[in-house]
Amino acid sequence: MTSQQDLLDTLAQVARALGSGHRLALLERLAQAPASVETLAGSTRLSVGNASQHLQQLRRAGLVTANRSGKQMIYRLTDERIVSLIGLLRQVAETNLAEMERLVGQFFADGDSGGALEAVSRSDLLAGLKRGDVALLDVRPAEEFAAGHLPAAINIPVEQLEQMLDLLPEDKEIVAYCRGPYCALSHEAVQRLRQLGYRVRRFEEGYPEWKAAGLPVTSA
Amino acid sequence: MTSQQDLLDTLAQVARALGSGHRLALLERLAQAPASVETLAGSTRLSVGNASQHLQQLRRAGLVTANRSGKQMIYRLTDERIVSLIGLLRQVAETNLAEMERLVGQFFADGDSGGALEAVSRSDLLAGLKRGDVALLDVRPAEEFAAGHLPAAINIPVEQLEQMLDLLPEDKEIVAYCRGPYCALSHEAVQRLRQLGYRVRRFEEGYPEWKAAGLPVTSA
DNA sequence: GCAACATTCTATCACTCCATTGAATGTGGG
DNA sequence: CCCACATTCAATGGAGTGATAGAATGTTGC
Repeated sequence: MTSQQDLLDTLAQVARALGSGHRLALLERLAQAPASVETLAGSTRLSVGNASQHLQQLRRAGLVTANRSGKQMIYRLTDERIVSLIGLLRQVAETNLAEMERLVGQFFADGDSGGALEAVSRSDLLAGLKRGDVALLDVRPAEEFAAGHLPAAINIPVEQLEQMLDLLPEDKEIVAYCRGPYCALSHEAVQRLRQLGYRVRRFEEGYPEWKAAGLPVTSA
Repeated sequence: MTSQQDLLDTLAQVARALGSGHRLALLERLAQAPASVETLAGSTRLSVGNASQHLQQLRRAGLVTANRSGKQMIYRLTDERIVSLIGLLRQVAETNLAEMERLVGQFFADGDSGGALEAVSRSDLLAGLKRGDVALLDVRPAEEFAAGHLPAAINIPVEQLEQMLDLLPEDKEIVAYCRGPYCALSHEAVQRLRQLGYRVRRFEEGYPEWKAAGLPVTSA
């Protein structure tokens, strides 16, 4: 005799696992590529012990799995749909929560001098790629790029941006992307490239959303 | 200078609002129809004071809104997508959490004598309706039915099932639905109707999911 | 303005969650 | 077999959450 309440309580456990900014950051990082505890702790500025504890909460909620590889534990998302789930959560929050709207506004205005940083939507990007007049720039670290990226993207991690400018075409508009809508890497890249005179905009999503939508990705 | 962490923390607040079985029950009830605090408390077996507090957490998270109507406060969902969000959460949980699978199994086996209670999928239902060989039965309370229901559905609340049998056609298969996948009403109806000899199955979703999918609904 | 009603607020207690620390476990290399 | 390393476990204190009861607020009808 299972009551409906048991099911909802269990569902609520999963929701609670998403109820921490640190865990959402871990999930966002895991959406790029599987990683060890130490790597994840580094990406999220958590102590190793703390990261481990959060990862185990995510594991108990069925959101990540872990398997050993030598001395390291490699964590990965259990399910592609977790990216969609967080995306939907984001949409609902942005639409209905004033505080969220405010923060998003700040995030996009951050260091911006005008309204020109308008992001490129998925459909715009697909159209531009089809026409062949945009170049895709992936500004994530090389390791994440290697684990998977958009077709035909060029990888220049932000730290090495100025040193690798010759990889960028000059006759096309550049579209930069990174980990997701709240990832600052592509913002930074866009700003620095604009100062150097490049015609460049930001893709409003990131690699995980692209992949979760079932669009083609390339690895290695 | 908004950090990404502020955005994720705010997002986490919304997720935390979903992190309680009672609040999920309130949301499920609100997905049927807007309702007063007292009504909601009754539907979820919470005290009025407690329900009010949970509703305000949902309000702070931007998931519900309230406006006064005379002496009562009428709460409603802010966004249709909240139903999809919970649906996706449910899918992820059912796929990846062993405990969830166990509970769902119990829920469906509950009082069942065989495997014959296989639920009808959305596409099967649409096909059956198009062919005209299924009759739709809505077993929710009349008030929720009035606020919105599937086209051509007949409303017989479970409490009045035996008294209103003459509304049911005898030459068609009956498909019963209620509030959602975890709502027990249609289960109960199917079991009782089967014992009476009817050919009847359960729709695997409910009214809110149908509506959230953008399919046509009728009200009043 | 007062009585009846619906809802919210306040205070309290028990409980859970979070970050930190240091100890314990498991693994590969010598 | 022991050491170095990566990770997990266990214990602590502090902050937040949930349910309850009772007071306070706001609304309608007289």
